[in-house]
Amino acid sequence: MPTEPLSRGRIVAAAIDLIEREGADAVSMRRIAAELGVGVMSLYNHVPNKDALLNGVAETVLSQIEFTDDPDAHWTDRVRMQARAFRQIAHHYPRNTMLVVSRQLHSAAGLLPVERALATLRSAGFDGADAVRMLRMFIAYIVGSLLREVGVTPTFAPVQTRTINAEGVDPALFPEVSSLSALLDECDHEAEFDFGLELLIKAIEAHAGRREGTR
Amino acid sequence: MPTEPLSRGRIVAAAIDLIEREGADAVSMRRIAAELGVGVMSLYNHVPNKDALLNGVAETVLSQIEFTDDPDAHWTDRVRMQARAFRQIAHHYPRNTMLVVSRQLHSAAGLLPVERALATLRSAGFDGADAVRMLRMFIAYIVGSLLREVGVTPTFAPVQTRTINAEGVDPALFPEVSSLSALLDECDHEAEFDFGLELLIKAIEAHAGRREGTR
DNA sequence: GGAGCTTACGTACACCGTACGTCCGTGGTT
DNA sequence: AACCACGGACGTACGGTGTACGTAAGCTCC
Repeated sequence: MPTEPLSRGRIVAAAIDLIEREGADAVSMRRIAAELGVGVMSLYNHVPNKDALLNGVAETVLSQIEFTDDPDAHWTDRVRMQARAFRQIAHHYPRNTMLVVSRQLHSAAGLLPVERALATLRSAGFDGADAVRMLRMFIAYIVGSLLREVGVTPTFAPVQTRTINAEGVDPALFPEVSSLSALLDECDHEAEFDFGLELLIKAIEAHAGRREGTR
Repeated sequence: MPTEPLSRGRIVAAAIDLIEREGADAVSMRRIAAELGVGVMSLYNHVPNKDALLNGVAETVLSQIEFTDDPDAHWTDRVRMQARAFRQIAHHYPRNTMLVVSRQLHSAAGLLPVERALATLRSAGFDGADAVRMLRMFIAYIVGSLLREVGVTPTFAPVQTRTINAEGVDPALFPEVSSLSALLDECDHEAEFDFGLELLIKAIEAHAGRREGTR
């Protein structure tokens, strides 16, 4: 049985899989080659270098976001849905997410989400400049949220160690931190994400209303 | 003249300097040692390993944020000031910023900003749970913004290449992206940051008002 | 003067990305 | 059928990396 021929797609897929299983640090050309049962240098017939491979990983992960857009829904609901869809990658590919957000892509892979988001915001009545600003704000918030969510999970195994140990901080120096340590230690990522998301949506709704009012 | 003895502080400072001059990729134990005119292994007398060194870099950069807090100012102004202070590191240490935001610190280095922020939010009348949520939202937004700001400047030299080339996208497939390409290509980071910041502040102001109203 | 400590340093090992040369199976041409 | 050109798989090799380990030089205290 002739093994399926090597291809960029198979290599990227193996990299994604490896990252998800053992973390980004485990990725090396030799490791990926071994994973595919192939010589190291064979990879270079399909991928110019490691950096390009990781870009491929980021693009592939990004392109797997499932956007289900309902054009009939209220624009606030559509924004909500799109933001949540983005966050899904943190669930499907927690270890890969760090790669996606910390690597700016100069390709067209991430263009479709941008297109959808802009269309939604335009349909809400924002002009081009405002739509772009809103989009950037949402992306910043989403990226920052994902970073916290996956950053706190560098590896899956160890039970979440307290980031701020209540015993370790001097209540005299840090009264707020120490009195709120219980709240700071626990974090329901989904709830936190939704809280900020709702606030943002409310904010741009108000922004829209203000513009309408002064028209 | 006996050269000043090696120390963790000198090593971290050299690393920060090197990162700022040549980027994070240039950092290696050998390079830092050479920079200090010292043997490679001498570093390990003061730093357990490279990872810890980079944590030290992140902590040091973070601790150099200059917070000027005016307790008499309105809480919205204080929030604004603190958020802007955070963003300053992107100006002072653009290359190091990526390190700071992509590395979650389990130390107490970043505790002082947190303490100040919580105190400010509490003084605005938020209860503990809300204050923590607000703080997390702000941090997510700030981190995401900084990531965009410094991510777009991986190196300083090359003139900003268009991320989305107007000629490269099919207007039929991506009508919004292509018609807004001029706006998408340029980005005044400070203006964008402030725009989102104001929106966020307005949002939590409204949130506070709502709670007051229903009290 | 020695004992014990901290610190600087050289060597060595396993691993990394990848440039380069070689080999082989396949398809098209004569 | 014989040939050849070519693309893909692969081995070897080089310069770089983090760091474990052993050694040696200075310091302080008995």
